[in-house]
Amino acid sequence: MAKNKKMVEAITSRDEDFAKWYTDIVKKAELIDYSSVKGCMVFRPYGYAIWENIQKDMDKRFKATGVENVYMPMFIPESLLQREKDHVEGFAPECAWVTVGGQEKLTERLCVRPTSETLFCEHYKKVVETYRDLPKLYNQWCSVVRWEKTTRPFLRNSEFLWQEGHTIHETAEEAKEETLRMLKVYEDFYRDTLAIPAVVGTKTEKEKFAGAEITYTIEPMMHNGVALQGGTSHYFGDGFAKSFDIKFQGRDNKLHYPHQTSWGVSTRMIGAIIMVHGDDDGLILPPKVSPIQVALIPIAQHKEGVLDKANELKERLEKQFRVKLDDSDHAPGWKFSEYEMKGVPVRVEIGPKDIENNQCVVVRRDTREKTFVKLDELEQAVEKALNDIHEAMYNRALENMKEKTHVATSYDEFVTLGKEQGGFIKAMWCGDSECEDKLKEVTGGVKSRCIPFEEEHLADTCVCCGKPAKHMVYWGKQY
RNA sequence: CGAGGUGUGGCGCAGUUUGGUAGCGCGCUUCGUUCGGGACGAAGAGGUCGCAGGUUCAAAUCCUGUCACCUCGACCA
Repeated sequence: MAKNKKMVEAITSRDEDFAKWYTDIVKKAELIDYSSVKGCMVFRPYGYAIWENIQKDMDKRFKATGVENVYMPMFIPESLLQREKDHVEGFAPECAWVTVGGQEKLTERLCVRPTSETLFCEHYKKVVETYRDLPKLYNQWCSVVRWEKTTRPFLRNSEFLWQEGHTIHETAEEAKEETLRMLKVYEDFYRDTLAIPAVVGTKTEKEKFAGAEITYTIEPMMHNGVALQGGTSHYFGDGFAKSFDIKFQGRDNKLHYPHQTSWGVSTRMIGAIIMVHGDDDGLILPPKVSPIQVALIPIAQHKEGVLDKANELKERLEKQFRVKLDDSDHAPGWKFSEYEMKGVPVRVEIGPKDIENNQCVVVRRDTREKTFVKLDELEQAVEKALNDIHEAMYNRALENMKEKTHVATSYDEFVTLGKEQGGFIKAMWCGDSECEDKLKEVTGGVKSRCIPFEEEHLADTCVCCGKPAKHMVYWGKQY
């Protein structure tokens, strides 16, 4: 037993070393394996299945708003990338380049897409002629490459999977609406599918996307109080249209520049799931994206009738849930730990004693609460458990976020909070990026997260310089 | 790019200070006993010690170079 205990302790305690805890889970739960190229990671079946479930759910939400999926090439000629000045300045430092094709040096080098605005623009220029061609609401699921200095599984891969929506509209108003609509889709998805609460709002000038007029962001908080940029939605105005010379003939018979947006979320969300919900025993997956929703564990499976009964339950449950019956040779205790580590929300145990009593044991991953359930009520019990777990996960995360959100009304208070407390800091800001730089400097990395849609009036003056305040800003360290 | 750290069977590590037959745990294979919180016994398989030079009778160990990865910073979904 002592030895077994040690194996469970193979996961570093979350409070002891959060970063190590994170990578332990990523490896132990078999989400990712490292490859021979720095930052390029193997998504193992269990990790990829989470992404597939995310895709399915999200894709449905996109399509419900009229979005169509497309696929763009993965190479961008250098000249195309350079059409929009701010955009290329933002991305050039982290581009990977292809300079040779076959045996021959290319006359123009090709960037492996870090994002696809330029490709969409090139295409839109060809297919948009009149206002009747608008809007175009396109999305693509693909991978992109950003040559990062420091990489971490899911949080900062050199190549990562994502979706990028790119839309083009007749008017600025429509484009702005679209930008906010998609941000809302993200917010709903985080809450209703991932059980993750978040702050939403506008990025400051300093933090916005390269080439955007406005960047909206969704900022969930990890269990340790560190923020993660969980998704962004950008309003481009007609800046890209002008750079790429996209025009359409309007209702007034004159030529106009269209207005564009882009919005994206990535496999980084899986990192958020881990860091928001996980505990010292491993992952806790939101039921809606968990590759396995019910782990069915037979007890004393060699005994007469146990496996038959387990298979019978499996067939019943499979009609409604994603079920895994584990009839491997491992001892039951091993299986319990295994599926806890993998974050499976519900475990159903069925053994000889249960069969005698026409019952089984239903165990919640998040609370470990065990209940005996009559076999003919199993489906309802599992469904209720999954719903309760989602709810409880969301509420725990919300509590954590509230607990770790502080208010600073003075400079000293801000610095102390930023250095010692972590979490979000709500504070007033004058609007100058110099103050953002200074606060980041003195706190060792606290940056503005966003200006929330619902601002509070905490004080009259900027927490940093004392000039009149323009906005309330959420601040925090980020991954 | 700055600062640290690590490269030894599939995984995690010891051995390096003081050169001398490559070891341990987990996992894996076979058989048997087990099975309600990571079971136990027995017998097995598996490594040119990151790579390249050098010193030496002899290098995982000493010297030089190099590559890769990890962590923390600066930058980013």
